[in-house]
Order: sequence, then structure tokens, then C-alpha cells
Amino acid sequence: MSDVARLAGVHKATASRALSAQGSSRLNAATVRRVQAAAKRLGYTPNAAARSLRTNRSFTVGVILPDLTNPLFPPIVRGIEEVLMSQGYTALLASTDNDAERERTQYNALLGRQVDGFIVGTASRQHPLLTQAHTADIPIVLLNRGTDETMFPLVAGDDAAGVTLAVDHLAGLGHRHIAHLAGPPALSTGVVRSRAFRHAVDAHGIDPARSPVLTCAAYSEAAGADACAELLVAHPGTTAIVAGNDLIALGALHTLRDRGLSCPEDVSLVGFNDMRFADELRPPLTTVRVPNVELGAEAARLLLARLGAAEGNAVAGSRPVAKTLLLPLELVVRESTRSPSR
Amino acid sequence: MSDVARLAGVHKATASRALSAQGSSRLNAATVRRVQAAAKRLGYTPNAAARSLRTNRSFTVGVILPDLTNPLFPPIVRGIEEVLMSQGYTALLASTDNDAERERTQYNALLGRQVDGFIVGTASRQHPLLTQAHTADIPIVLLNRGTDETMFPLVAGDDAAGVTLAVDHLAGLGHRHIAHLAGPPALSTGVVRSRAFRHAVDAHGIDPARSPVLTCAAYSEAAGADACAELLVAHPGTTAIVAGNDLIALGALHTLRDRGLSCPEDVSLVGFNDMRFADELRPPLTTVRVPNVELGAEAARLLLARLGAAEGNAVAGSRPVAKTLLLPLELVVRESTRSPSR
DNA sequence: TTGAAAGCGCTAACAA
DNA sequence: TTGTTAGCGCTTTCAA
Repeated sequence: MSDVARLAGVHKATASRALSAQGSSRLNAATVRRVQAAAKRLGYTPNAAARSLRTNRSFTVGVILPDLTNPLFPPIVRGIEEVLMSQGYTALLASTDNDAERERTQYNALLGRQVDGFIVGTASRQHPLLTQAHTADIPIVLLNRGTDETMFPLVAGDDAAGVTLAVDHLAGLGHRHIAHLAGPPALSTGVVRSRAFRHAVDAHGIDPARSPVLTCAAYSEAAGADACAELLVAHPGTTAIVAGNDLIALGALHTLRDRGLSCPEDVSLVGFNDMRFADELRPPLTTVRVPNVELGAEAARLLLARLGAAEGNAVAGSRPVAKTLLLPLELVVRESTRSPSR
Repeated sequence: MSDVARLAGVHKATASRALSAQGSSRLNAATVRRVQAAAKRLGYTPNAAARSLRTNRSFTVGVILPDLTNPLFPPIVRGIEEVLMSQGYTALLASTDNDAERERTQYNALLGRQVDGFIVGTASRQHPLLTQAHTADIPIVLLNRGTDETMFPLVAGDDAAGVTLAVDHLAGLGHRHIAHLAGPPALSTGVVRSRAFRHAVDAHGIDPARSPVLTCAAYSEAAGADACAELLVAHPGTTAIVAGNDLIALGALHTLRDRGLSCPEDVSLVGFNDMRFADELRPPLTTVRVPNVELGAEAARLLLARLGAAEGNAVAGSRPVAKTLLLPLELVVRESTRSPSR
């Protein structure tokens, strides 16, 4: 930067101003042009560490996700990055593999790197780390999953409506034995979806004894397979399944196949998320589509708004109200659902 | 840090030493313990920006990938992060969406954030940005794809051997009309794989007129579908296809299905990479497995070695030789290949 | 073994 | 409109 200033024949403070949007407006246009030309000629790249040290802002956002290998997340990341980048921010990604300790490590590492805020997709209903972050007044936006106590804004799909869509579809097809393979009860999505399932199934006057809810240990293929195996033993008359998400549905598909049952002839199956490749499975999965890119984008916008407020545009001491933003979902009917044959 | 020093009753320089591995060895053990206790009590997190400013090292590595939504990459990222994290490094991810301008923007943003080096998975054979980086002596390790001119170390699968495995498998099944849907010729993987295909097919004495190579515009489903459509017109007698990667294979699968051809009854198909869900497709895809996690881990190790050398362990002025590390591949036979029926 | 002091590159308050 | 100056939090040389 000193070099740039020297080449342009100005003081380095002036060069600094010329290179920043708000500073350049208070400068002579000719000076600005001269400095910018010099910067370009020297291939000047500002030192983010120095800027961050001085301004106490890094223009970096930490993004904490449970598992990057779940195809659900890459589109979310894309949405986040699009919005962030457009405002000069960068995302620092961390994948926790559903490990609380790993999460804490990553969180601290990110804090040490002076991220300005977080987008957190790993929230469980009781989440000590988030409680602590809330106390420390760290700017955070939750994605997909919320905490029991509303501490931070949450952007998620309208899961209850989504599950209702799924149940309505199945009931409309004539199913009266519908089971739910629910996500973990420690996660808000697990309880929201299973509660909505209960409600929807009741609304159709389906016998509760014939609409069991089985809990999966995780949103994973393996957990879905296990829960489905249990289900087939306890409720052999089941003709349709609403899975907690697509990975659980995939696991269920495996179990069905292993047991010699075919989908949709013997059992209909609905997933959740419409992750990439859901349409390529055997059979192509009927599922609830979540607008993932938009989800990520909204979360980023909310966080940016919060950060902008922190810049001094808000009344001092006021903390923004934690809103919940629910995005509309739609059912995508493919080949894993049909009318019951028995 | 001043607070920590005060609480421990030492000068902040001493606190700094106590908190660093190499500094603490030159200190009184009791002092070190006192400082560490104080740091813990205050929940001290070092300011990475300040450290980076002072040391000119960020312990951050930029990872530039073509497309995070390709399931090939998340496992690679995991491998990279595992190794990096174990050495106190963090990865900064950038997804370019195969856009050269986006790549340059991201590269510069990363440079501005003082990354210590890059792992680049987007190399094309002629790559101005990489040439420039080479001139600037930026530590870089290439992943998967190399440049024509060897400038940087490369970690990749042994593609030639992999393609040979695929062709041998098909020839062994009795196929004599084998086509290759090649990746873009601007990428090293495109030419390496198609060259290996040519060679392998020749080795089996297959008529070159019956073993055409068609070029895909990208490693994508859409490009694979297009190339396959062309193939079916120009070479209707084809009984087997070796796809440039799994996404191309998936596109080909769509085209075959659209044309009323079934796989493997009418046409056998082999993919490349064994990306997640390759085993869930219709039919489950026979493909060449690349050890992705290991690939990422090796790239990270190579870069770390280079960075370590930059710390002053190497002879001044010497630049490490750019090695190429090829990882062994294996063929995974599933249901998309069988003996030809015609 | 520890303290003092300088300075990494930048921005912002203050002066001119 | 531009220059001067101080200092963000840390590490490291030099001195004690």
C-alpha cells in the first residue's frame, strides 16, 4: 500500500481512502483515479489480516454444517456464498460430522479467525454451545434446525406443511396404514415433522395404531434402514412410509429390498428434501422439495442484515428480534408412491 | 492477551511465549502453567489476524474446486480437512462452477486473506492463472487435474490404469464395439483417459472404427447425455460405453433410456470415480473407484510439506521438485455391465 | 528465563 | 480534500 501511495504521489492514508468505496467519495476524482491506476499497475492486493486487525471486522462468516457429504448441503452452501460474495463477504465452511466436540473445536477456530458471524446448520434443541454464543452476543443465524428456546433467527423449510403434503398425497392414494420414520427427537426437524405427521394422519381419521412413528438415530441411510427393519416387524401391515428425510428413505429402500418387498408395489415411500439424485434412485423417490439454494441465500441475507445493524445502523443496545422464516415446500411425485394393492 | 499476562503476573511477551509450543520450551515450567491457567480462565482465543499480520503466515489454505455439488468432491474435502486440521491449518473453500473469471476472483480474494498456499482442483492444461501463480512462487498442489507444463506437484488417481481396467472388463465380457464418452480435451483427465482408452482398445485388437471416442463439453450429466445421443446416431452398433466420469455416465443412462435402450441388456456402461450414489442408480453403476479421501489427504500432505520447507527448512532459493503422485484405482463391478447379447 | 520495544499493513480520528 | 499520527494484537529481536 505504501508502494501504491508512492507511485500515485499521495500519502498512504489517501491511498487507503481512494481504495475504499466510502472513502473515495470524499476525495478528488482525479486522485482516486491515479491511486487506482497505481494499485492496478502494482497488482496490489489488500492485506485482509491488517484490515481486520484495525477494523475488528473480517468480512468473513463461519458456516457450520453437520455433513457436507449429504447432497442436501452443497446447494445450500451455494446459496449462502452467492449472497455473501455479492457483499464482499467470504464463507468459512466447517463440517462437524455430527460430533459436538468437533463442532466446538471448529467454532473456536472460526472465532479465532475473527469471523463476523455464523450460519449454523447443526442446532439441536438443547445446544450449550449456542446458548453460550447467545450470551456472548455473537451474530448467528440458524439454518434448517432450531433450538427450543428461540435465541437466534431461523431459516427453514415449512416442514409441517411439507409433511402434511406427503400424508395427504398418500391418503389420497388410499393408504390407511402409514408409518413415519422420524428424525432424531433431539433435533427440531425430528419433532416438527413427526408432530405434523401425527396431526395430518389424525386429520384423515387414520387409526393411530396403524400410523406408528418410529425414531431414527440419525438422518442417515443406516439409521433409516434400521428403523425400517423394526417397522416391518412391529407393523407388517404398513403400506406407506413417510421418511424423515431422503437419506432415511434410501435406507428404508434398502431394507425393503432386502426383505423381498418392493416399492411402490408393496410399500409406498415418501422422502424429504429432494436432495440431488433423489430422482435417480430405484425407484425415483417421491419427496418434498425444499428450496435449498434459496434457504442458504435467505440465511445469508438475515445474517448480513444483522451484521449491518452491528455496524451502527441500529439503536445501541438493541438486539434484533429473532425471527423465524419458513420457506414454502412442494411435493414432487415420482415413482415411489402408488395406491395400495392390498 | 494483555489480560492473560496481567492475570498471570508476567509480561505479554512472556505470555505469548508460554502459549506457543516452541516458545514455552524456553520458559520456566511453572510460568508456562500459570499463563496457560490464566488463558483458560479468561477463555482467551488468540487473534489470528494479528498473528498473521506479524508472522506473515495465516495457517490457512485455499482449496479451489470446480463444483462442490459433484459428489466426488465432498470426500476429497474431508480428506484435505482431516490432514490440515491435524496440523493446525484451516481450509478456505472456493467453488468456481467451472468459470475462469470466478476462479480468478476467488483466487485473489483468497490471496488477500493471506492463505499460505492452495490446493487447486480446477487446473486445465493451459492455465494462465496457474502460470502466473507459478511465476509468483505461490505454494500450490494440484488435485486430479494437471497442466501440460509441469509446474506444480499433482495428486491424482492413476487414470490410465483405471480406464484400462474398465476396457479389460468389457473386453473380457466379450464386447468388441466399445465407445468412450471422453471428458473435455482441455483437461488433463480428458486426454489421459481417452488416450488410455485408445491404447487399451488397441491392445485387445478391437477395430478402431468400432471404438470411437466422443468428446463431452463438460464433466456433467447434460454433456454426457448429448454425447451419448451423438454416439447412438453415428455408431448404432455400440454395445458398451466407457464414460469419462460418473456424471457423464448418468447422462448417458438418461439418453439410453429415452431412446428405449436398456442398460445393461442393450448397452453396457462403465463410469469413473465411484461417486456417492453410483451404487444407487438404475442400474447400479459399474465404475472405477478413486480413493477420494486419500486423494485429498495426500494433496494436503504435499502442500504442508511444501509450506514447512518454506519455513526455512530448505536451502534458500531451492524450489521443491514438482512430483506427480498417482493413486491406485480399482474397478467396482455392479449391474451396468454384462456380456453383449447381439 | 524474562522484560522492553518495535513493527507487521491498515484505517480512522484529528489537523491542516 | 489531503496529510499526520496512533494503534489494532501479536511475535520476535535485543537486552538484561
